Order: sequence, then C-alpha cells, then structure tokens
Amino acid sequence: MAVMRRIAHLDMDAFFASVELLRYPQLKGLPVVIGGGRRREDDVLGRMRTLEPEREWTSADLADIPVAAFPRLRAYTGRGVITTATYAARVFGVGSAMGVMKAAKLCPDAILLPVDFEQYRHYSRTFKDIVRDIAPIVEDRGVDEIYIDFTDVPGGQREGGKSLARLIQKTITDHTGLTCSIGVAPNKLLAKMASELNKPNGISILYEHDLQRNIWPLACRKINGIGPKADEKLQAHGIHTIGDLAAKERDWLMQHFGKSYGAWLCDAAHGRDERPVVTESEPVSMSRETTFDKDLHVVHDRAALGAIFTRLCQQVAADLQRKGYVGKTIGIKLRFDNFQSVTRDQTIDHYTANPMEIRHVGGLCLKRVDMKRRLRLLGVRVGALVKAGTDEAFTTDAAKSDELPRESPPSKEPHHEQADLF
DNA sequence: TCTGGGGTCCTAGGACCC
DNA sequence: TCTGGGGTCCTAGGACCC
Repeated sequence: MAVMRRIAHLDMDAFFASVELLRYPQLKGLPVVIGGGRRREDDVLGRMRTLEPEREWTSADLADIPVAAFPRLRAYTGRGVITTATYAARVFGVGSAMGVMKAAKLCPDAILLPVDFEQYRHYSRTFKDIVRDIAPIVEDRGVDEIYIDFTDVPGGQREGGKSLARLIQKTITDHTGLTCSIGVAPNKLLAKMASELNKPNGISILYEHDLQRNIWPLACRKINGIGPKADEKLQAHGIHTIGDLAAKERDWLMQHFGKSYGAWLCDAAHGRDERPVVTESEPVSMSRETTFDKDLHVVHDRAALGAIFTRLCQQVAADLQRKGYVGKTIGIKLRFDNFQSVTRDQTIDHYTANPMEIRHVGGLCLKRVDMKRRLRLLGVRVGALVKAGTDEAFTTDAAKSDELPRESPPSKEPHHEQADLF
C-alpha cells in the first residue's frame, strides 16, 4: 500500500485549568477559570494560614483546602482576561480571551485562579517529551499544542493514524493525568481542524475525501489563519462556510483579498496545504510588556513609568542573555487609554543584550511619540536576533563595509518634550 | 464589561545602491 | 533634463495565533 502523508495535530484539553485541577482535585467538575492579573494576594494557601492558623499549611496540603476558601470571579476588581476555563465554566459562556469582568457577570461563582506559567511549562515539556519518544518529528505550536508527522512512524499509517493517536493519547494521560485531543489528516491545516471536531479527549481521523462532508459545512473562522477581520469581510460577501469559500473562483478571491492571501484562502478552502512539520526554529524577537493597574499619565506618573520602563529593559536583556541571543533592532510599544497602539523602533550598528543600551535606545524611540493621552501599556522589544557568541553577533555596520557607519536618518517626527521624562 | 502577554508574518513606502 | 528597474534594508502598523 502506498504511504500516505499523515499529519497529526495535538491539543491539550483546557490545559492551564487541567493542570490546576491536578493540584486542587477538590475543584473537579466546578467552573474554574485561570487568568486575571497579578493577584498573588489571593493565594489560597495564604488565606488558609489566616483562616486556620493552628494548622501548618504547606504546598502538600493543597488538596485539603475547602472549596469555600477559593476566590470567586465575583470578588475580582482588576483588569485582565481569562486564559483558560474548565468545561464546567464554558457552559456559562465563559471562554479564553474574555475580559474577567465580563466573565464575572456570566458566572460570578466561578473560581478564579492566578496563572502559574512555571507549572504549565513543566507539564508542557513533559507531554512533548512523551510524544517525541513515540514519534520524533514534532513541531512546537506553543505551550499546549504540537504538530506530529505520522507519515514514517512505524504504525503511523494504521487506521489512518488512529492507533498511533490512541497510543500517544493514552501515554500522556497515564503519565500526567491530563487529556488531549488529536486530529490526523493529510496536512497541518486539516489536522488542526480535525483536532477540534471531537473535544475533549477525542480523536478524529480525516481523509482527503472527507473534505466536503466534514469540513465544508464549518464556519470560515475555523480555518487557522482566518481571523475576525477576514471573517467579517467574507461574511459581507455572503461567504459563511468553508464550502461557500470553496465555491468562489481563485481569481475572484485574489481580486478581493489580495494576491497572496486570496490564493491562500482558495487553497485552504480546498484543503490544500504542503507546509512541512518544522522541528526547529530560531526566535526572531523577544519582548516584555505590561498593562498597568490603571492608566498612567506621562508627566504625573513619570517616576512610576520610568521605573517600569527600566524593569522591562532589564527583563528583556535577561531573557536574551539566558537564552543566548543578541539583537540590533530595539523598539518600544505603547497603548493609550483609548486602546490605540503605537510602536517605534531603531536599528543600531551592532548586536546587543545589554539592559542599559536597550534602555538608552528605547528611550530615544519614546521621544518620537506624541504622548497625548494616558498610557495603559508599555512594552520593550529586541528584534533582528542572532545567537550570541557567533561571528555574526560581533559584526557591526562599520565592519561589514569599508564605509563609516551611516548616521541614523533624521527623524521626520517632531521631538516631543514630554517623553524626555523617560 | 472594556479588551493580557508573548510571538510570527505580511504589507507598504522610503532610502539607498547598482 | 528626464527617465528606468531591481534589490535590500529600515520602519510602522496590523492581522493573526496560542
């Protein structure tokens, strides 16, 4: 029998929330959401020490904490969004990326837990290692998602990939107590959609000939790469399902959505996708950003802003150094109280991971912004990365050519005095 | 009820070079 | 004096994803 290209997409079910349930099994079956801001004071262990000081509460006692002691959505006041919700919480319409305050209206009694990335990264590494032991060609798609190339894995062709998917699913659950959903299809595009068809803890096998029956009835939004903007435009043209999209001429799509995106839309609707499963990639940029507890005024809150800016620069620099990268494009990002964002960046003539240098160049970028409104977010980014210690990392513009390094082009923008405060 | 943080990729215009 | 293309780099913004 001919070897078929079989690609799997694996998605951990309600990942962050499920990891929390391992620590707090008493919350199983209850609506729980992860998210909100920096609310460490809601730490349940701390609360128990106040409530029952006679007992020595340690991290070994997490499962003994009564449900009543957990913070509720109702009590939340700050900013922030929901990162993950348990299926019991999703019943109320609560979902990821939703503002916490909105979620509190929908389900005030849901339990709200702070995000603990340290813990999630640990389980992320664990489940990926398990998969790589079984099927080595794995592409990282974030903390809770991967693509796996089943094509040449022994047994990867059996039942279209179903038995291998079952093995991976069972091994992950046996080792971690977590469940996942897997879709197997001829390519990444269809595998991603397949993994959504049967959640949670499901497996979906898709063949090319299933396209019309299983994919075409789905909403265009289900295609990975069609977001809210593109969907709105499609809807305006009366295109609602993937089948509607497939019925459109390639030329028509290219005319209305651009040469590149239009052609891609056409291919996607017909289930065509040749992208390989990529096992390794280099980072392009690293950044740190923070949304303030309340909007800050550039003049009135300049001390606070300056301190936050310095800290962000130190964090990015530390990230770069820890991971062994240097970059030469340094930029800042601001978000105003009306949610409008601006970015400014500047490319310097050498690579760096130095916090003071990042702060200096970032400061120059900030001077180019007209601070007409209060700020809600400040971010720092370093791009054009190369590995530290390589030959390239030591090159400067002066070394690359015999010419003197060019002066940075004169800014077209006015110089804004307020930003000098940084 | 205002909307996190960390990324990638694309577009488009201008500078600059050949 | 006016008129070329092609290629690369830089910058700003935006769509999209997890």
